[in-house]
Amino acid sequence: MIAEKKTTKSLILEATERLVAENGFESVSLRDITNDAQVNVAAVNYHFGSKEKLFEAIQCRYIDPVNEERLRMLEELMGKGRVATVREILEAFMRPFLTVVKGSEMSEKLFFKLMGRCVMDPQGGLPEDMVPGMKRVAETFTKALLTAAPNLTTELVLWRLHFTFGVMAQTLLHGELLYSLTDGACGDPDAEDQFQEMIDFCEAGFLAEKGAQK
Amino acid sequence: MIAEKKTTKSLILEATERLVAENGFESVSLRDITNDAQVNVAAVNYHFGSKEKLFEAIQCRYIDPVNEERLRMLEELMGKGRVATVREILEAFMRPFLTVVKGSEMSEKLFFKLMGRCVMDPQGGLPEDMVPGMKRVAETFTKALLTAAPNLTTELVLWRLHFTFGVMAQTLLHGELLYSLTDGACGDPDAEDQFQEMIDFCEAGFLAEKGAQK
DNA sequence: GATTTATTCAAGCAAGTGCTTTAATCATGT
DNA sequence: ACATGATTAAAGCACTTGCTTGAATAAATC
Repeated sequence: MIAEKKTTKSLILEATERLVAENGFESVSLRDITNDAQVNVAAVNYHFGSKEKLFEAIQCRYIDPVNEERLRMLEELMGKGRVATVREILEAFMRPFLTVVKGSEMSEKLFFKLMGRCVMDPQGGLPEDMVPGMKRVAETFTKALLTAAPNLTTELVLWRLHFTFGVMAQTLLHGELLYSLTDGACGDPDAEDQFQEMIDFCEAGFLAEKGAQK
Repeated sequence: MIAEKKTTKSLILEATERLVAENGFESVSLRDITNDAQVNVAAVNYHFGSKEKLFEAIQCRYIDPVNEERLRMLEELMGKGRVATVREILEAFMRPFLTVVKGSEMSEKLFFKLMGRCVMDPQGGLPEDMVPGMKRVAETFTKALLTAAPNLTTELVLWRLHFTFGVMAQTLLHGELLYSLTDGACGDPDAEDQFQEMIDFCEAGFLAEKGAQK
């Protein structure tokens, strides 16, 4: 469970998460944060060293647990004495966002936006110490997907994992944009619904024939 | 054909496109632009009114032609005396990026990144006068897809169009990230290859059964 | 050629940026 | 009660931000 006492440090973290989720990394200033957190400006540099390191802390705080849960779920799948299906593997890739948000104190909407920012806002690439974890996830899932769908090439799996990532990022970041752009015609599904829609879509995408047109 | 003489105004536009494609809207300053364009700072406000309006001009400059080409291709499809396939409709949705880049003076890589920024960087929403065009595209394509795949509900089409958008944005923006993250294992496909992969993936996604697991 | 009109330029303004400094305050153990 | 280290606070520093000003220049019109 990620939950602290209301120390200065945690106040800063929470305010930053809120502001970054709503406005993106680039447009949030130290003053924005410290005003929102009711805290002195110097506190950020005291506790985190710099604005950039604060942002790195924000990015790792939930992405790391998500990646761990991904690997855990996949490992569990692999130890079942049968070959895992593409669908199960994709579920292991995506569901951790739902799992981790439950352990956080944020609302789903805010949490998903924050994750979307972490995943999409380039702002000079991932924090250095997140790269190995991400690579590990990419490699492990690629390997698993290759055994689940042996008719696919490595290249194809990589591309389709890439696309899956796009579907996920779009949904995390703009889950509510669709609602507004269509004047509510898409309904107001909860996170689990959205999740199932994503799985349906990506599973089919993964299993597509090349140049399909069926 | 979008191509100007090297007037101050066009120099600003080109420099902005380059810098925004590489760094995103939020992190590009007026000085960055005017230094890069070898032009006086005041020129931006003289020719565009403000930084924000310059950015709006950047966004409309190619997105508008893309949307027009989308509608044109779709219309052409509909006038063929038979029902268009999902694949053809998706092609009409995505190919215009390839068409329009040919008419621009930018490299594919830069152009796609710029389009990705326009499509992904929220930064306070789309320019006001782009919203009707975007809505029109969304509505028209939704309707077309509904007739092409009558077993789908409106809600489902909206969601899957949303996912398709994510696939496209991800590929536009991070087409080369995949390459670096996998140490080149995904090959170095050209734009047309990427395009076909996207179509395969999204077509299958659109035609997926609910709760598939085949 | 003279007179507008459009454009470019150097300089600067007020506000905001990340970060540091120095002093005050708090908590802790002795 | 005192000393020690951790934390907070106010002020300010050097720099960048978007934008404006007023004069100089180029282009167009008469």
